[in-house]
Amino acid sequence: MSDEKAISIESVNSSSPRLEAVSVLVVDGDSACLAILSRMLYNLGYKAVMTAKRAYDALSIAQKKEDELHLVLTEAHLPDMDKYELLEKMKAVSKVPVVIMSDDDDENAMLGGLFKGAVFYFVKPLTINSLKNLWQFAIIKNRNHVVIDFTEEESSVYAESQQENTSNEGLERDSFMTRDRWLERKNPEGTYKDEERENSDSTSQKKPKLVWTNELHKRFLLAVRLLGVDSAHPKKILQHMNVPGLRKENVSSHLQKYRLSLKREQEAIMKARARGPKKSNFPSHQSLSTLNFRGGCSHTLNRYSTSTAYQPKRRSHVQDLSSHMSRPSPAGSVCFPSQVYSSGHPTLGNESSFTSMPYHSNYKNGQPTLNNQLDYTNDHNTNHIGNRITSNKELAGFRQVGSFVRYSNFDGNKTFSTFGDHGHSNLVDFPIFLHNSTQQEEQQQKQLQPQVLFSPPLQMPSPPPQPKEQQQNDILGQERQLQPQFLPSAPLQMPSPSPLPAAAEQQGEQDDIFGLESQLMQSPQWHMPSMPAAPTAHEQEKDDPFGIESEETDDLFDIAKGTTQHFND
DNA sequence: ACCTTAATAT
DNA sequence: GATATTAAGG
Repeated sequence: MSDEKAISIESVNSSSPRLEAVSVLVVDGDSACLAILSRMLYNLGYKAVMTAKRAYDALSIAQKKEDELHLVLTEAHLPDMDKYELLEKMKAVSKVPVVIMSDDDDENAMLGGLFKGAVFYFVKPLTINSLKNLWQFAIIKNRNHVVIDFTEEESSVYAESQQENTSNEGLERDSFMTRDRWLERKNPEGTYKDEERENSDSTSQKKPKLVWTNELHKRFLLAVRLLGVDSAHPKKILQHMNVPGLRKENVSSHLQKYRLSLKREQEAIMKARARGPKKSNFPSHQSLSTLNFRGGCSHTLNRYSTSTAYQPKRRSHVQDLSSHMSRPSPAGSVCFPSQVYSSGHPTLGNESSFTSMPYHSNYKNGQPTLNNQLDYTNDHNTNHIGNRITSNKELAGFRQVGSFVRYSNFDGNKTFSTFGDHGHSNLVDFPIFLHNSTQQEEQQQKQLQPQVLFSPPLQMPSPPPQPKEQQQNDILGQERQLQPQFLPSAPLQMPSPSPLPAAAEQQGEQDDIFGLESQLMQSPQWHMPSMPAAPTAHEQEKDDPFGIESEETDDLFDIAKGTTQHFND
């Protein structure tokens, strides 16, 4: 009965990947790479995978096929042109989003690419999983049949409280705007099951269940932080998050959960503390903040305690490690939010600068489940150095970058402008693991094994419109220089089934969004965000794949995971 | 009009 | 289990 409905929405993913509607142009001076990449893409189902070995060719193709090309995936080092030049020229010629891939994980390089308009920056090697998610960057304005269309054209729906967004000088059009309630107002009941059709007409959509990925959650948190206690309310948060398709209800729901967890956290911490204050590697600031907060949720929103403050019961040694690991990338160590705050909130003063969010989604009987995080970190760092890491890293990278998103339209007050300078700490490090870690695996993958993987469709979201990079860019205008602009990588996640155990072996996906966060944004001092991500998931439950050995499942970081549906056969 | 909570549905 | 939705009360 009612199941049908639920399923229907989700069924989209399983039944209609429509990746075939995404045409990609792969550019790489190396024939072998080109061949491998295009083959991977092809195997994944992308349509019309074109290739070019030189930037000029790429530009030429892009220009000629502006309407058919949805995405350009290019090596950063092409023989005839550097990536910046390519980005610029490409921009002049087409709106097609450009994703850069490079061996260079140098932050400057990455940021530079993003600043120049790339929508994403992959540090090689790329894996199938990363490619699988490529479509998210595609803009497809399909006409005839199709599909993905993230761009959301017309619905530029009003800007609720927007104000400026319009002027943008350089880029193309921008159309973000929260059109949240636009959808929400839509039919309350009509939802039968018709979503099977992916025809683009927007009407008739049922609100798909949104998966709060880390990225989304990060945005959420950032918004909350920026807003400050007083205004961390759904509507505002929503505006600040600026995620197309995200509705206020979503935020409210998440906020509710978030607060709840904060509360619990606090309680847990307090208890722990009461018993025996043992650890505080840190200065006390966090502790204090922690205290401030007790049960009351609402007012404390912005001063989260540091996760560090409370230790996960799980492995203690981890801590130690963590302190070691702090080898953030150059720019990396900075503390992130503080600056931001200063900009305008009296309330928040810098005092509580960082704030990390202690929230974990999993609690076991009252115990916070922080565990993974630390380990994680740890592990990954290691990996950073060169180690084993299982898989999923690509996604992680993906996610991270994405998360970086620049928040563009804000209503003005607080800004993120500052963000660009120091703020990018997060950003910066991400790709690292992306890169070292999996090499082996990737290599293997590259060898390709088309057969196995991907027969099943990937996750395609039907409805969630993807914001284009452009839209936001402009807003920044001047600031733009500071910040990388790039689009929110994945707005809403739609569930993705694909059961390929092979590829995703261990995904421990889960969403600990909250937990993760703490790790990522955690203390200003060391933040080593590297974490792998879980590949798309499937309905399978993942309970701790490794259990024993590496308990670190990646729960924290999944990017896309299957959500709901279990299409029960 | 919008928020928060709690309860309940999916 | 995570999210959505609803209802009730501010």
